[in-house]
Amino acid sequence: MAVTLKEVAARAGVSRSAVSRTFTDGASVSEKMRRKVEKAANELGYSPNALASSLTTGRTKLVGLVSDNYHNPIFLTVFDLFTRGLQESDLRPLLVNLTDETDPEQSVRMMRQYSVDGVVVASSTLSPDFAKAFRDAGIPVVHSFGRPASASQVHVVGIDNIECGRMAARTLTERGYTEVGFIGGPESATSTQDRYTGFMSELATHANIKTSYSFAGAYTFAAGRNEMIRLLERTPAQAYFCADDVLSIGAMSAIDDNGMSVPDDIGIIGLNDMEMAGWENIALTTIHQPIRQIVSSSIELMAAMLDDPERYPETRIFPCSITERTTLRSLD
Amino acid sequence: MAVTLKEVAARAGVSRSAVSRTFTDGASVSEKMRRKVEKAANELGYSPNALASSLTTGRTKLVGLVSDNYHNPIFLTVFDLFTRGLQESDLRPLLVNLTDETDPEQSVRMMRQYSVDGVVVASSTLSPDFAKAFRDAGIPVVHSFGRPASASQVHVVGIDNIECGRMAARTLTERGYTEVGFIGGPESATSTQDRYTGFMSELATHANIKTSYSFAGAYTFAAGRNEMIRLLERTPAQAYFCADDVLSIGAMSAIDDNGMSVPDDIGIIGLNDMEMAGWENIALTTIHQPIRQIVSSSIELMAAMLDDPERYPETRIFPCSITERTTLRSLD
DNA sequence: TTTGTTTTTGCAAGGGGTTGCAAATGTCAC
DNA sequence: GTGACATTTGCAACCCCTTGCAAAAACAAA
Repeated sequence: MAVTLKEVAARAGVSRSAVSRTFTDGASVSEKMRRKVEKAANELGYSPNALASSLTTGRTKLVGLVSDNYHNPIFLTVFDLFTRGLQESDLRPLLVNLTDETDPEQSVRMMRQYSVDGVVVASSTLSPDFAKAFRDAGIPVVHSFGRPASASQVHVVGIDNIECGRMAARTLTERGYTEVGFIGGPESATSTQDRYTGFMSELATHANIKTSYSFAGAYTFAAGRNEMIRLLERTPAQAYFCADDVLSIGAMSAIDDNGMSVPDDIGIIGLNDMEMAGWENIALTTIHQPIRQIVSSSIELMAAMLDDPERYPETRIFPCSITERTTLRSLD
Repeated sequence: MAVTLKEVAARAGVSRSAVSRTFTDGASVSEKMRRKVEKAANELGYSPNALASSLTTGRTKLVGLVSDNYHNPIFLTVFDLFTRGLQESDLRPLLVNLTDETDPEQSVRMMRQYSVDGVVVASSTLSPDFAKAFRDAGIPVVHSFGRPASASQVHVVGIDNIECGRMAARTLTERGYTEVGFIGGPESATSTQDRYTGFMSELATHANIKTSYSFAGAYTFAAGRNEMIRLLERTPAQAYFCADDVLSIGAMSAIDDNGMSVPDDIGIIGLNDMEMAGWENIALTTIHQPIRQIVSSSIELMAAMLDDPERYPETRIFPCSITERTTLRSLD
């Protein structure tokens, strides 16, 4: 079916090694030879079989891209950036969907069967142990959007969620809100836990602030909306920090349906700054998560690890910042 | 590094073939042998190298998933369904991002280098020739969301965009709109072309309907919004069929900002019925595209082609239906 | 037990490439 | 032209696994 190196060699009247070398950069081939081989290869439409060569070189240039989040629109951006970035580094993403699978075992096995060079785990909800399972299997791994931990045995790149929580708290208190609430995603997600911790710890340093919190259970529109509907049944707070943009949007829709207005009756601040947050009909004030940087840094780290698999684990944190739009009362 | 078949064979004290066979289903191995091998394999943590075996079997179980749409949220759903469905069929998606690449050449080469068993092109904007390039390279291909064409040489699964256009037109006329407009995406996208054709041809059969049309240039919020802003500068129509939901949402935001209301001043009907269309703060009346069916049918077709690569090309069309929400005036 | 059948097993030759090593070729100075 | 050295080239072994074939083992029937 496909043209093989052997056929090219035969046609060019040279050895197989010669052909192999012209397609391996850094190998020793004379100009004359290279031309001869390339001519034959073109005539035959040959392109080397990456999988076969991986057998001897031990490198497939395949990178597992595993995620459990196929609902939050922000992840479309994440996939876009990852696939493009990896392609540019001459790596190919093998996509793994963890939606109905939380046990690392099977993923690890699959990744090994396909001899991926490395794995990037893109998730803010997966436990650090998940990433560690790959490392323990000897597969280079970077956990993007993971929880930074000083003792981490794997590379982590993401944001400081605790600091984000604090930032949200400061933003709300600066604007004079005195009754504020936190709406988290899944209680088991490290991102929600940390945002909560930061938010509360900052508020604890301010006098006379009444706080409340609850967990919507998932980072989805419906979860945010339902949680807000529930909150509106009693006396709601003056402003809420929703641990995710899509949660915020759900919450706002509930407020709206209740005949109340954002930010006049209730203020909302989100987190992520996904594309949609900037849509004029949403105009969400939110904490910007530097996704581009996180992704490109993850790829950079992955590439570095492929060169040196023993590379010492590193945690890279990118600062977040407030993107001010219209869902919070203004400063004065 | 990784445990190989040879080591397992040595440990179990059997031939390499024996080990190979216990991991190949349908191969002849006695119970006793199987147990012996499995024991050794477990102790060593062996799992077969799928890539190496592909060399002899000629099957990698790798499927290229190529798309050029990483902005429309509907595609997150598409990726979700594809990755899960492929995984269930024991196939692995190799993701290709075509965002900055429209020439099939390179993709074809890459897919061949990785000896994918097949390729699914998921795009409603790519030309049919793109898919054909894979077929011409001898790679089984199915074009999902592609334009159905009776003379197609590749498998296509999708919807009848012309009929969707007609359906939109009928829906609008039924409600008594007499001045209606079409807002398309990229003029080069077959989906936009067909929806336009159907829309106009249906309207041509109704007397006294004033029609207009324009193209927003892309299937994005911003494009829809800008186009509507432009339209609002003159006298807008009473209702618009936007060729895509996200376009509709953009258009609605512009209408809103203009102090007008949907559906009271202007009616909107979209196409896709993406998750967001059902969000209560959007509640878009739209033509439902049966994505689940399209995806699972695509996978089914792909699986069938892997068994019989010569399978005669087939076009599968799924019917669409109106999902009535709140952006059109009611029937009476 | 013997013979005829059916299963199970191992051998060895691939599948498409890479690479260390030694032989062949080329280059340059004298 | 010769010798010393640097480049290129081809050979052959190997990467990890599969599979046709024939030998070995197991089973059945007589």
